[in-house]
Amino acid sequence: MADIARLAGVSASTVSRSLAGLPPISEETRIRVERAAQQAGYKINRHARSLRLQRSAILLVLIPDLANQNYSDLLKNLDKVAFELGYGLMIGHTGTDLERPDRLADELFTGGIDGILLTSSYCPSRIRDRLENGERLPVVRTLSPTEIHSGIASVQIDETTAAAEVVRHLIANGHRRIAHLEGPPIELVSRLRREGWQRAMAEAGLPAEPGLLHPGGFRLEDGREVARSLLAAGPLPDAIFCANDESAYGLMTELKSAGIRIPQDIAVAGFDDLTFSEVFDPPLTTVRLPRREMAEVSVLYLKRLIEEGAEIEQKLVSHQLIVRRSSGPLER
Amino acid sequence: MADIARLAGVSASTVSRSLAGLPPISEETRIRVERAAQQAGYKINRHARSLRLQRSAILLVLIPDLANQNYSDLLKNLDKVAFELGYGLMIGHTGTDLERPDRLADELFTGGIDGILLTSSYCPSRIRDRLENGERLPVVRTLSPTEIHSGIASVQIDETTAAAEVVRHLIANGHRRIAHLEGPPIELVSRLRREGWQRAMAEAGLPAEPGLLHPGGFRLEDGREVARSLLAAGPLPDAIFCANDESAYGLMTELKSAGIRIPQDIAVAGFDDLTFSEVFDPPLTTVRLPRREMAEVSVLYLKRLIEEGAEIEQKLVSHQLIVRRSSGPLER
DNA sequence: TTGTAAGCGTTATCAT
DNA sequence: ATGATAACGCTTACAA
Repeated sequence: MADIARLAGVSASTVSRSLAGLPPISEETRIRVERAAQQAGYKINRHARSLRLQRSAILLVLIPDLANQNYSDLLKNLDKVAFELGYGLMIGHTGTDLERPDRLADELFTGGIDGILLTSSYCPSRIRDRLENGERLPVVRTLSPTEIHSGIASVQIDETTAAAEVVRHLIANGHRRIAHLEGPPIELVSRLRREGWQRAMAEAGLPAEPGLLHPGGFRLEDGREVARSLLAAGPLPDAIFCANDESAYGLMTELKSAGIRIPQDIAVAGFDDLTFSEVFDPPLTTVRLPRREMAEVSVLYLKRLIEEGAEIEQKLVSHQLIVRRSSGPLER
Repeated sequence: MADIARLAGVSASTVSRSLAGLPPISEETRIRVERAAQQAGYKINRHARSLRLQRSAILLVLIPDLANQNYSDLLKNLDKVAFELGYGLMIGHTGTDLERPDRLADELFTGGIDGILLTSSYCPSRIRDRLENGERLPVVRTLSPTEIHSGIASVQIDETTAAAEVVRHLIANGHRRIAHLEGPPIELVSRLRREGWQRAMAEAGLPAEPGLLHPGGFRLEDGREVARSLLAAGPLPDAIFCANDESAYGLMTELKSAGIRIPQDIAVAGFDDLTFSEVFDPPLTTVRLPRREMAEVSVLYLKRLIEEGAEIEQKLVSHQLIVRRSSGPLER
């Protein structure tokens, strides 16, 4: 910048103002500076700027599993929106390691990042402690739900209602004994979806017996395991509502290889609407999350939290039931 | 830091050295400083540090499509390795926009990032220009291949050989008229895989007629389209080698819904070995990329490029043919 | 072993 | 409209 100043025959502060397009500058100097910068191939130094301004224009996204399309697709949208709003995105892939999110979240206090987007239920302890102390931090959770009144800002769907809709749809197709493959116990979302299943069953006067509830998880293998125990346990239920699409894939694959027909012998539904649910055989009935909208709303909201110190809110966006062949009526 | 210095009753430079663990420091002061930092909840300022050191410890990854599992899975591995080596990862989702990678890559010249990982064939023009000028830049390409002797560092598999192996496997299963669903023309990898197909066909004395070559792409829809044109065109080929798994999914789905059996009526093979290829119906024969290894090697290499100014090399890693049911013999 | 001081590249305040 | 100057928080010669 000093170079540009010399080249244009002005002072460094003039160059700064000029390049920032701030008012008190003559057209003539502006052009001279512009040209000098161009010619010298001038590139502003991010760190000097961030140090001075005390902001980095970088957001951190904490993602538990990038290989899961539910997250990667959200990330794609988050990145797009963030870029449009002038922020860069850092990813922090947390995996199952409970130490990493904490270390990553610390970047909030080093000035390395301006805000955090949480996509799983886990909240880094340093963040949680401060939030519980009533501090207002630039942190927004999306995709994964938050307990209402938990003090953390969020953008989410109504998981319980969505799950209940899936089960109501199965009931409408004539299914009575409807099982549930539950998500991992560590995720709040697992409980909410289970409650949706219970609610819809209760409404219809159907028993949500313990025998219909299968501990599972979100991965292919979890679905496979439940399928095997289903096959070993005697007569199949009429239908099974899986905690997510991926576990449904695993379940269906294992059932099919045992000669079970879907949905003629057992109906299946999932949750997430991954790209492949449409080309699965049979195409999978599921719930579509408004990932694009969730990304838009949450980044915009985080921006407002950072720049204007907005109030903490929990925003609801709407999901959509996608009916496909896997949930059709029985023919056995 | 000044606060800590006051608290511990030493100077700022002593605090800095102490926290960095540099030699000339007395045990006693080290402990006093440590305690003061702890107590004050001291967090170093990233930007001040980066400004002073002229390095950010951040790498940028340019990804064309995060929703494509081939990339998201690589990203997961890259992130893990980078973290272990003390680097953070910024993602730049470039999509089809040709302007974004250029703007993102500029961060290399603002000090915002220390190096770039390229995952598609596209090389930001600013980077390419400098590389062609003989400049040595901390840039490594992986996953997507690079022309040999192109002056850019890379970690890749031998695409042509891998493709040829797939086709040889199909030939070994008795297939003769083997079609190829080609990738998008803009990606170098499309040409290399096609050449592999041509090579294996030529070796076996089989004609790689133009009628067997189908322009396609990497998405589900591309596979669907080729399936429709295949169905419209008369007798099916014996087998088809698809440019990647995703297009193979689309193709198989469309064929199956027309009543075609795989592999009894037509065999199919893909490339990438996505998670779902194993649970697809039928399970898909494909090529597994050593994504974990590619991630390890490329980040380590980039680190050496940054820290030691290593020489530019093009490293080869080995792929693996995964044989599943989709490529079995015909029964028609 | 520790302290002093300069400097990394910006931007904002205050004079001019 | 422009320039001088200080400050952002850290690291590192060099001096003590």
